[in-house]
Amino acid sequence: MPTARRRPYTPRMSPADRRKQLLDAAIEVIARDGYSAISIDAIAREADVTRPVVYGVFDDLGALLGALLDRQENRALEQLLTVLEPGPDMRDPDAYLAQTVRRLVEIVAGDPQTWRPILAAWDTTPEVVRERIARDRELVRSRMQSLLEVGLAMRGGPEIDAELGSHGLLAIAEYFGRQICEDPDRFSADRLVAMVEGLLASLGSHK
Amino acid sequence: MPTARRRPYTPRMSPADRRKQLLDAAIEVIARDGYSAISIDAIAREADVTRPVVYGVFDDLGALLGALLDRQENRALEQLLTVLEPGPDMRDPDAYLAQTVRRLVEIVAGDPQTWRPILAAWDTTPEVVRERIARDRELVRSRMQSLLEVGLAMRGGPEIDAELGSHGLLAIAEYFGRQICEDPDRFSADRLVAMVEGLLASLGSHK
DNA sequence: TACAAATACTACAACGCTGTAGTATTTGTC
DNA sequence: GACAAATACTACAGCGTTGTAGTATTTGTA
Repeated sequence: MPTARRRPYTPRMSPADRRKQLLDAAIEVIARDGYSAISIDAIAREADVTRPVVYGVFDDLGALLGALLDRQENRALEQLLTVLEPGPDMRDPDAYLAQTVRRLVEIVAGDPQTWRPILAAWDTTPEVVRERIARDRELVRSRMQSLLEVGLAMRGGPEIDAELGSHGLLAIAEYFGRQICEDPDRFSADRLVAMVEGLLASLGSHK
Repeated sequence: MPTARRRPYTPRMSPADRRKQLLDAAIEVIARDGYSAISIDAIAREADVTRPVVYGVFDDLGALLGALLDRQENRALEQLLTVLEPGPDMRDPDAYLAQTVRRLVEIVAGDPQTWRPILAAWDTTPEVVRERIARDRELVRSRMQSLLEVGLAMRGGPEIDAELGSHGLLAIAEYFGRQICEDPDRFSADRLVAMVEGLLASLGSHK
């Protein structure tokens, strides 16, 4: 007689620990199966817990993913803006750019689990998340635009549409960011930096 | 006494016509609500038909979307490869490039309904579709790589990593392609071409 | 006009997900 | 050790989707 045994109880946790565990589980699911696979159910399974446990900590999937962003993206954005800080290095725009590219590659390659969900294509992502990523992205882009304007002025290059340019640069950065997450060896920092230096060299002399 | 009236019969169609109608409906749904909204059910509703009608024509969603690609992407890819054809114009790489950019913008702006689904971010897209787009994409990229190699040789520029370069160029092209689908006025052909010409001018003299 | 074939519709079972009410177990405290 | 609080689990109803078997309607043809 199959007595339909109860599922063994998962070890209990304080709300704080449980919260952390669930966010980790969510990251794991996204990294492994993509955004389209994310669901309260999938997270609960990943954490080896039943759904009501998840609902005890987060109101719904949107809230959970919002919290996930609080944790991951704040740090990510900070890293990014630190690297894109206009500093004294700006006196030599070419060296600054090469340096920046190297740092960016290292940031992404060093923490793909954080970056993949941010950079990866997604259309399943809940509004909440999408909006925040878009907002941060625009922040980064406008920072890039400023840098571009300053850099171009210093270099004395031609009149370039800095807005369009920043869009283009960001598009490239995001693209290679995705590639780095997928295949870090193929798109190494050295290779990318070499490319940038080659381009800069052909752009003619400084100032 | 609510007699639960039967739904009025939709006008009948030959399999061929029905097929076309359903593919059009699918395009419409994707264009309006994105890939994540696509389903046999959504297509049936859009076409004002019941699901069994759809199943009468296509085995499942994968088959339907595969057929959609047969119709849309073959034409799209052809347009693209025609523009990326290395011709006599290649003798003046700069003019060729500017010309090509203009043509590309016009192609995309002229048929956003075809291009949006190809260029748009998606992670809901069924494997079948994703794989084919990836294959076509790689075809286009390698074509770009060849052009880049030829162009660089002609221009006598520096040694540039043509593979990496083609990745970068394609990333930019796809990005602006998406923007053009969303907001054609903001990213006009003139503006993009001007940008390219500015960049080329600063790249130094021909040969 | 009546019939058979072509074509569309209804209805149902199955799946996976959400969210919640009610119940069982564990654990900290006396 | 017993009890109350904290925490986890079960079970259910609801929704939207897939895919199919059976039934109704339409339509071309005789």
